[in-house]
Amino acid sequence: MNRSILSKCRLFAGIANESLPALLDSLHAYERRYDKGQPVYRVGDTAHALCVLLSGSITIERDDAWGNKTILDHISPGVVFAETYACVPGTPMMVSAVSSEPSEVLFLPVDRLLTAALQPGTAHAVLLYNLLDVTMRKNLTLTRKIFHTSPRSLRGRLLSYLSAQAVQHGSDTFDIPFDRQQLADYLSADRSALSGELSKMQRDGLISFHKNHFVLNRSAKTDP
Amino acid sequence: MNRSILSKCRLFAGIANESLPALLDSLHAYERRYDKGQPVYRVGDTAHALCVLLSGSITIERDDAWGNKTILDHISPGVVFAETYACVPGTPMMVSAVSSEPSEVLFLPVDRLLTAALQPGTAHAVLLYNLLDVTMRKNLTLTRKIFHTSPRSLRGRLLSYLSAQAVQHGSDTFDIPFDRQQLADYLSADRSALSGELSKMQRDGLISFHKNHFVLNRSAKTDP
DNA sequence: GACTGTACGTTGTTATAACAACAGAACAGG
DNA sequence: CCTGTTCTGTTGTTATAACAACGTACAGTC
Repeated sequence: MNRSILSKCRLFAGIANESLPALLDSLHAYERRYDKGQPVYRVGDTAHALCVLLSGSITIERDDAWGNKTILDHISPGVVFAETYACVPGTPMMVSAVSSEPSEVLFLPVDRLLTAALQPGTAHAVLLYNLLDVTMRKNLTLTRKIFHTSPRSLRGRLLSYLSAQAVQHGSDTFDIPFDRQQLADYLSADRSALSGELSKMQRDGLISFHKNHFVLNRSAKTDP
Repeated sequence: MNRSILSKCRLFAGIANESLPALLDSLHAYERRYDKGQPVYRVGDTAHALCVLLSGSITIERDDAWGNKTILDHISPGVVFAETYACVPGTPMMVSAVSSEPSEVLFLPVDRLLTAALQPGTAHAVLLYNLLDVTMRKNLTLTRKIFHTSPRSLRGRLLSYLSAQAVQHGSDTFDIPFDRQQLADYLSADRSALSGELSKMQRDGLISFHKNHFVLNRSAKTDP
């Protein structure tokens, strides 16, 4: 499989490419492939390994008893996920990780990682340090998601989300990683209502879009 | 000041009480007092130290330009906060930490902590390990907060929050740490609407409450 | 080219939350 | 005791999102 993405992964920052295979070996890392729609983890599972997405795309989500889905996060290649549950042992997962296209996932069992980590100068120690970094950044991602869902109006949520996307892409023109249904789930909204609000915002001149491609008009007044 | 709470703080788990003062000293830890309503950190600040609440009570919150407040978390004594911003240097804070009653806060500058941490067998190393633990649990707290705000109905949000409180207290009778306005801010809702919905739930026999004291009736049917 | 499934937008109706304004209770300070 | 303040619940109105149902566009398959 293609592990080239790992050199760009924060988790392995500061670790020489040459020493990676041996490190992964010592941690008993392994890989798996997933088809579209197949879950990597399910609600209620206990995770024994943290995961790095090698290729494809994954959503972190939860379905409640009434068929409502909430998407918490979107995982793209090189991003770590399930680290919280793997490192707080015994905590049943509150979310599922579902492949939204064919994906390859690298599993890093945490038992060896955590026991071996506190030896200085070793790659394991660097790894623990990086894990802390990744976890804190994940924390920021969750905080951002909270902000996107906290405005009471649908338009407010969309503006919050789209503005953040623009910042992230460094441009007012960008593609989003969600389709309409996923975006609605991410923002805790109804798909058709969201679709309608997007159209209204386009009529109001705030944005223009086609499918996943969006353009923001910062000049326009944001309050309806 | 009263540092006795520190022995029960996860951040200092595994560190002998006797060695605490020397450790705090080596980290250049310091303390401050805050009055009710006074901010410990403000949106936009860059944090240089992570914080442990010694006494009092703090809310993690954000106010938007239209006067809406969102509460992300409630900090009680012994709990660590601002760790994400302190450890991801240069990240401006997206939230404020505001004292909701007179409080005492212990500051731990992170520069020494992070550089000194990777020496094995030292208290610093244990501290880093504990910090990872705390951060991941914070992560779970944020995830829980997302779940409490993701139901589309106000009743759904309240049931989600109150159920979690019952689990946390291990009883269907408990006090919550928020007043009405704070609870509304936590759940991204309007105070009076929330007040009304609580009354309706009481009429429906789902719950009974007085001020901050709540009793859940699990026998009752939850769908209105 | 017809058939199927999926994704997206539109419309009209209904349910629900936001909003605004007010009233009573509890409490603190003078 | 009185007064101002804070917290809470109530009511009525309005705005808004959910919901359901439908039409279209597009891609893949046979």
